[in-house]
Amino acid sequence: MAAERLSVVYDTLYATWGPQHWWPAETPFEVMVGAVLTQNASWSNVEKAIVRLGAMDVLGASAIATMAKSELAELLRPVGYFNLKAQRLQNFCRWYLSAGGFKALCAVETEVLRRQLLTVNGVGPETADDILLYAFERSVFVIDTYTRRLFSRLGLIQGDESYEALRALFESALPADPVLFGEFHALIVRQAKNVCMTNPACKQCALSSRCSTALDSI
DNA sequence: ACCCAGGGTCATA
DNA sequence: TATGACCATGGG
Repeated sequence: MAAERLSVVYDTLYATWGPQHWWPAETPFEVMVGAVLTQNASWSNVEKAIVRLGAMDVLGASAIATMAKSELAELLRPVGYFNLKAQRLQNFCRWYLSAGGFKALCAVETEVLRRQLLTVNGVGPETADDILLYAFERSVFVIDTYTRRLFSRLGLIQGDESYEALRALFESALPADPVLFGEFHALIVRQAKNVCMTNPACKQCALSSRCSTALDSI
């Protein structure tokens, strides 16, 4: 994919939607919690769960790691998959604490940190990259279903490439800048919320109302 | 009463 | 390595 085309997509999305101020969280640790909880779930439900954790004063790695899994699951109920995510969140928090916490992890080189994140059961490539990009401000490009859908609809990718192949593709076509990558991913999500989800072949929907003219020329 | 949501793991072939 | 089942609440 030509770097120039990618920049045009970015410029168009940015001109349409403006800065998105992602990730919606108060602290890096909240970014990590949200990244695990948002797996195949709507963000509005994730927010509810995070509010519940805060209200019970357990929005911290040690509290989450040591509390009863059943108790955590109850607080996570709004996100769906709450039993599964209680286990995954505890897996993550135990790894996070054993690794020495945020400051220690900030000193770890990006690819090493990525491999370490992926050893946690429940942290896959997208969750790891959300954490790397938005909590640790590393320049990794997040690939999600929206990214695949938008760029395949635009004819810039096939859509069924491996996660790593797409990540390499985007990262090599753009300057390594965590601010740019973070804004780009947020804009892709913002654009996705405006289009038809039910018909993958619908080009008109893919381009959406406000973006259609500009993106259509790509 | 559907459909989908800012995925990931595990069992099976 | 490539599919499919499974996890589960809430909003459109």
